[in-house]
Amino acid sequence: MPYDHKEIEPKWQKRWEESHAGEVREDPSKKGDALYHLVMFPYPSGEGLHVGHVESYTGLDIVTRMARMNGQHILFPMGFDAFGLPAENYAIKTGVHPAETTKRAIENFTRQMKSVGFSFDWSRALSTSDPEYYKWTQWIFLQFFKNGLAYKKKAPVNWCESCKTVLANEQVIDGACERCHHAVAQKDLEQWFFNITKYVEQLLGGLDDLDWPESLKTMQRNWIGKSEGAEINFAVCRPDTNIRVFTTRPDTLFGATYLILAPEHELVDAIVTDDFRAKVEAYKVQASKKSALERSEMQKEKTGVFTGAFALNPATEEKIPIWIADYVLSTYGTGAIMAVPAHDERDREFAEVYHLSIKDIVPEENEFGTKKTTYRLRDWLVSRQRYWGAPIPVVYDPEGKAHPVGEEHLPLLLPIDVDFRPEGESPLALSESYRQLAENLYGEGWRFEVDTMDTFVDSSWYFLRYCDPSNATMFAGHDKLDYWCPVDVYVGGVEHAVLHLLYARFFCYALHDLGHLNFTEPFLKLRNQGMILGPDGQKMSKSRGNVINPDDVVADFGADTLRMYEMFMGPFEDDKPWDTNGILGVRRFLDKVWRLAEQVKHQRPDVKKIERELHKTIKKVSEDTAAMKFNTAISQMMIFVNHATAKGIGLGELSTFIQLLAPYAPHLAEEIWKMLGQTGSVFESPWPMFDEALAQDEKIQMPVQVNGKVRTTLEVASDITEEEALLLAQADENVKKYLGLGEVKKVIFVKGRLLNLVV
RNA sequence: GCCGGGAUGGCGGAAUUGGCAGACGCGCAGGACUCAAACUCCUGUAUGGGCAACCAUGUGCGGGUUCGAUUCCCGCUCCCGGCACCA
Repeated sequence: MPYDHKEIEPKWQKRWEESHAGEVREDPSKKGDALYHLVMFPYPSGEGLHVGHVESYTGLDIVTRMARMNGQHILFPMGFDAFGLPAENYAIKTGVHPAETTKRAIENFTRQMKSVGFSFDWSRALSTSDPEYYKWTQWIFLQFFKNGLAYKKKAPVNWCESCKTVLANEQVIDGACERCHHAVAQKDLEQWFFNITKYVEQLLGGLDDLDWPESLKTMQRNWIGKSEGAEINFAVCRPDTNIRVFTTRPDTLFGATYLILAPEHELVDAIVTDDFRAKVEAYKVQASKKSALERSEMQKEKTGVFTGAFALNPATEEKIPIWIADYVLSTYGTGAIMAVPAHDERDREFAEVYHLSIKDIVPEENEFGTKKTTYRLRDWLVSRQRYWGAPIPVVYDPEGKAHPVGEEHLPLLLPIDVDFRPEGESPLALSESYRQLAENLYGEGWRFEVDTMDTFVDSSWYFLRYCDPSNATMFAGHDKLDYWCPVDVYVGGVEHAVLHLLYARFFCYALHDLGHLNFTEPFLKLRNQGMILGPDGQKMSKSRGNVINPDDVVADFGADTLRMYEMFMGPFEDDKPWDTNGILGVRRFLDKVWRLAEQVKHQRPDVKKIERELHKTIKKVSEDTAAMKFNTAISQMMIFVNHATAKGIGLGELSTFIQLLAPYAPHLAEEIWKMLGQTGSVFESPWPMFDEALAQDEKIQMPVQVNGKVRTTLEVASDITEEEALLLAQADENVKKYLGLGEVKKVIFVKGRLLNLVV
């Protein structure tokens, strides 16, 4: 008989909720065992929970549940990354306020997550759009501002015309907006930045000791883009000035036959000669029109123009021409390069197009230039010209000078009287109440900053707030932070490699320096779940129509089946396609477990039938679960249940097995645990002890090879000696046949493994 | 171009880090139960040959080390991901 998940699952969910089972409190006597397990909190979209969320949360939920049964004291919270564009775009379309949309989405997500049976501490749930939360986002901004880590400057920034806002470098993918894929343009705007580059060396060096996937560390290293070389000064011949260039190959200076400046370089106007001014101006205009996307698409054809000016190569003392070209970027190095066409492919290509001289040289050390390290990483642009985010707590005096909003005025609430339609200026600029509030607090002519913060600011510290979510005087109390932090295990998608994960690290380094944290690295161990693809092997998307909705799966097969199937599909970190039949196999497995329980529930508890198999299973499930190798742990449980179905099982043995199953299929496990006459919750029982002696096989199958090929398999005692094995092997007919060829020259015996005879 | 990861049956995947390749699940084929269907259970299922025991071949391709290689070394091919006129 199949069990009725529709009856069992809601019953236990209700019971857990009423017993506050997931809640955890600081307890000095348990500090040594205190762990912090964290999953990346979701953006509460209207689409609801995705099977990818379920995968990530189930994985860590299983590890957490097992560790708790092992006596560990674990913080495992959940919350919502609730500010963001989709809710605002929805508001533009329908007029429903983002706060309302978000509230509904959070309720739906919460219902869905509870229906899957995650053991989160719901008493600590938070939402970044809650004023009690963003009060502290703003407070942190103020600390950064007061300590020079947040500043405003005019700079060329990424502008998405479709989203009507600026974007951080990290949010530009292949020259397009990461959200809407619209081409990103460059604009000169005055914007707020966080000085993440101040921590570039620490962010790079800190990676070494982290237990993170190597690929992800590499992505962060690439993004930081450290490059060591030299800066060399070139004297310009006519206007009396110098051009500094950055190069990683100062040893090729003798081969530098021209200089190139980025079109935006500040010295271009000063050095260009009258004869070339018109051409240079035209080129600059043309270059500024190109988006980053177009620039990279035009990689093949290099273009540039001569400025009419010359510089002196300090090594050769030759006059070399100065050009401008858009293959040199104003944002990297000094925005100027020395071109060595003999040693650099790009320079050679350019030289060939414009018939510039190419000078073959042997690289050699020289005394010119000074050592210099450059980085690709830029400061983090945090202002957004959008509504649904935390207001930047800055106020401008009538002269336009920026001042921090007084901490006593926090939270600086998002006004409600706004027009959502983004016109390139923040909707907050249109709020009459916001304008009045500034004047009431600061006087006539004072204005609040009208931009809001990038939502990645909100998510850069949420894991700190979980430690002390209702603290009204601080973002989290020192004692609470010391008790739980840093995060021991963090699970989430790889898409945040250079976004959230880099920003959150920066926050912790900065807050540490400001005296608010006793640690620097927030996430000691990190694992990425793979992507669950649609049954067609493609990424799930509405337009493809291949989306699997967790609600449907819970309704049809039950939450335990959903959890277990997602863990059984393949290695946790791998991408894997959904298989509609595969989930049936997992449900069949759980039904088999149910049938076993029905069979043995009236048995005496001390009957032992398959002790050896049970202890092998305890070992395998314990080790594999801890290592997040869920698929092989489940495979072993299936082997065990097949065995038990065939050979019979004792009630005590089944109870032990149910403990192993519990982290994976918590509802069914609770039900069977009770059915077998056990008292209390299965999660209050201690994790089964593994006994090596009981798992030991007496007899093993030992393959016998002749010249490395298996010729027979002997059933022998597991501790058989080489001599005994050799005698048995030589008596075997098939082995004799192959030994007949000659004398045994060599015997290889691997104890408990195999015997190989070489002739 | 640079960096990281990968390639194993019809499919998802497993293999104690050098020791019986294909565990477990799906699918498929045959059988039992049933008036019948569903559920469940049993048997088989890498490929070729053979009634069979067994034999040969086989982990992307080509070499190598070893008694023994999916695993280690050298040289390729293809796929996925990241970065990229980054000087």
